[in-house]
Amino acid sequence: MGYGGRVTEPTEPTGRRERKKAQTRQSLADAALELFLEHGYDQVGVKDIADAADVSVTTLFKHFSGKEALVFDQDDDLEASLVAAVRERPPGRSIPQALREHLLLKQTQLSIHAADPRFADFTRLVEDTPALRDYAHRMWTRHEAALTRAIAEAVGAPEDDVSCAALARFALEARSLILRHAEPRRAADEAFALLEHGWAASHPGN
Amino acid sequence: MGYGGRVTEPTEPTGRRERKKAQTRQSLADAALELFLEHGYDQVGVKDIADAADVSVTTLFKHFSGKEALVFDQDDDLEASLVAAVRERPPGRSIPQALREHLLLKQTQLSIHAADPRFADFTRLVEDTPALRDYAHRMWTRHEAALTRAIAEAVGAPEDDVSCAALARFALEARSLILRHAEPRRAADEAFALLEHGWAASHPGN
DNA sequence: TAAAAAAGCGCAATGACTAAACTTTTGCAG
DNA sequence: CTGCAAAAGTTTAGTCATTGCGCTTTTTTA
Repeated sequence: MGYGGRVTEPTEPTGRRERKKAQTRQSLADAALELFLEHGYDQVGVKDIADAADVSVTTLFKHFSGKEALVFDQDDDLEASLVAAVRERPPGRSIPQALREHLLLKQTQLSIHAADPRFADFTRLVEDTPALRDYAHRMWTRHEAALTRAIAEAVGAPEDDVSCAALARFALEARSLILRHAEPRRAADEAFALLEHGWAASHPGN
Repeated sequence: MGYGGRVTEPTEPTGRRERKKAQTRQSLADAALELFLEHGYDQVGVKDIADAADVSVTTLFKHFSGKEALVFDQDDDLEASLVAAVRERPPGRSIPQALREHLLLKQTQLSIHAADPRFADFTRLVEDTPALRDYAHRMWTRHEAALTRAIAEAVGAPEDDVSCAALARFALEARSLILRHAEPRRAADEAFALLEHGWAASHPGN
């Protein structure tokens, strides 16, 4: 997220203070993205961004934890939705299937804006910049432990069961595999077919 | 690998010049490891290491690409051995099986020195330091593309086949999953069982 | 309306890393 | 052996992200 198009409407800030704060934050994110797209991530200094947003560098770091974070709106309930996808999956749907659906859904949410020409540029920026690619990847894999627990709970396995951990890890890794492919849906089907069959062998009925 | 104990004997340098160069490199690596183990990675600056090895900071960076690299001897033929594990697997052994063996072998090579008390410290240092953990992880996953090609070639699939890419990615990711487990062999069996069955479903006989 | 709380600011510092220009070693051709 | 070029090392000065500190300005709230 962070290419300008909103997917989820946040609750509007209440006071003037919070409004201004959000505005400053937005100015920074906007300035950053514009500069990154025009000159490339590495050619733009944090000073340039602060100047463009007309704030000090110190202020920039009060709003964002680092240079890479300027590009991504933080998705706080990503973990919750991931866990929910497993826990509240419809009866008869396997866990890998549920995870595949969830990934594609997130993917589709983004693809809504596929028409927006800036979306392609944004994606390319992230995928072509190691620092940003790694950061995005970490945002996902950060939730591996939570997903592992959710899966283990769902099948009644011990919390540290290796096959549950493996499924969680692999499913999360599948994201970037899918992302770089021209036909995401087909890529997701193939990657998750592997997990689907492997999982079914040891956990029939889940 | 960098904790002092040698696993593979490199070809000895020929001239005095190369010997001295290698010596400087070794002094740096030794100093770094010792300081890191004693004070922690983040509490030690590159300046401290350079001083301890009695060279300048610039020299340090002529020998190592970055602070993290000081801890790892570069394993250049890691990629070749990975590809070979797939290509030259004994008949009747599936690709996931071959990869599991190869991972365990590498693991075992290291565990030879399990008696060395410094080995445990070394491992803990790497696993407890985000920068080092990520670096080690990247050293593995760097070879994903090569492994994908090797697998695709082995089964006669197109070079960019998604299921081959998925197997490659997952197998490489399995390493860190296994590494953090108390019983590596069992963890490897469980993680690769998933891949084994999933792979067999779409590529019978490989 | 008087603080308390929060947003910003400038400045100085740290720590990893690089570029440039210079000195010392080392290897080797004559 | 001599002398010269390449390689290793040094110093110095710089960039860039990121943090801490102390100060000013706003906004909130008691």
